[in-house]
Amino acid sequence: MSVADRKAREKEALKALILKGAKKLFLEKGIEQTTIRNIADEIDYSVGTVYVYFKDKNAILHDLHSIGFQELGSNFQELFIIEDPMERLRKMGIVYIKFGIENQEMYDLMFNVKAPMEYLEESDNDFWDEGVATFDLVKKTVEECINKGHFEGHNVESLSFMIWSLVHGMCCLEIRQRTKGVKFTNPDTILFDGYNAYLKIIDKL
Amino acid sequence: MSVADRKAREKEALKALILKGAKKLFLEKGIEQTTIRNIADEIDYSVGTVYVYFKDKNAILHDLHSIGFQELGSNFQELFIIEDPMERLRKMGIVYIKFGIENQEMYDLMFNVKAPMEYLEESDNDFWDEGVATFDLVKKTVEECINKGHFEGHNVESLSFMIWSLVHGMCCLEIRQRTKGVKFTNPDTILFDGYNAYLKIIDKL
DNA sequence: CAAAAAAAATGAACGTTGTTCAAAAAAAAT
DNA sequence: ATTTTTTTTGAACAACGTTCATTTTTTTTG
Repeated sequence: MSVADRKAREKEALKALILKGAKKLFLEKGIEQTTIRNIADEIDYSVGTVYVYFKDKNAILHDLHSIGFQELGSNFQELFIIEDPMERLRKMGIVYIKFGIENQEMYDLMFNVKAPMEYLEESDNDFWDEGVATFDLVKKTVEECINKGHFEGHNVESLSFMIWSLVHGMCCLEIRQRTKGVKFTNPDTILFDGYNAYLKIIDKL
Repeated sequence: MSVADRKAREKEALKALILKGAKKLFLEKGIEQTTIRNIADEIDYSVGTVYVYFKDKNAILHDLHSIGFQELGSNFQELFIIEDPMERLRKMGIVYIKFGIENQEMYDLMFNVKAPMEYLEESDNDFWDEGVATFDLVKKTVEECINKGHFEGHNVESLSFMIWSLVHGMCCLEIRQRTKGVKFTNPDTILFDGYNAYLKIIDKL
């Protein structure tokens, strides 16, 4: 266990500490209201230190967006104890929407905020690995449904994308406040009413 | 035609000029990259003047978001020459997605940016009139479909919200760059492939 | 038409923001 | 104990949204 090893570990630990502080503040007061100075204060380091461990704010946002995908991914993984792919697909949407609504700031960061994607472009990374991995779990489930005789005449990728868009659209409208003030008969349940309409449809396919 | 009348007209004209300049810059360089100073420069007025005509940046963004809804709304209105509600509903989604993709900055402002909704809250306006009016056109069409015997067992509002979420989700994923780097078989057509999957489904309902 | 009053336009100044970097402090190697 | 390397620091910079005392322009008044 050399000194270099310990230094490397300490470096990782401080990076994690910064991310932890950033996430705490994001959940407390929102991404846009959280400044680098806030984060530095939160963990009792100076602004300069934050910039030693992260190239810029985009880098912090990107790493935090990855953490969000780990959380959503593990929620999805749990669903694979369900053998029936149709049942799994039904639950998957619920888990997705639940995650989105209960972790609005993280969801926003993962799917709406531009920073993580800008970071990807800057680091000439052609693929959005987090998105690919998560979408693969949806595609895998849809494929199993098709193999069992459901969704006749449908293509795995197109259908998966359609489903993703559907639940994502619901989360977005809710999170970005576009369901507020639209005079729904029952504003509190419109998300699940909408999702149930979708369930009713795919069950007959 | 009193002086007061002319002043009122001039006031409106300058407001419109500011909005026009703001929209131009938004389309050119994006909402986030456009500053009040940019807008003032664009129309050859000082920063201070902008603040005489608009309370703050949110107010400008809100008014511009309303203009966006006028544009989308008139696109929707044109569809009502189509008598068959199913055919109209099919086209409606295409018009919506087309509008979103061809007017990404405006779409973002209308459905994703927080500012217009914050402005609404500040001015204790309980309803999002622009959203309500546009959603009404979808609901009206879905209702006609149901009256013609389609979508049996479905509720107008839930189904309309589901459809809105679906096309909105597609636009969001595209605009916020979440379709880039997801290794689609055909990245260029995934939006319409997804929409066609949806068409295939509702046609059978 | 000139003087007074009202309205409109201005831009310097304020507090914050993300970011940089020479200097200081701490740790490791000699 | 001294030198070298690594880590941390916070003042300084440019740019942001926003404010408001001052100036300029327009309208009203006598």
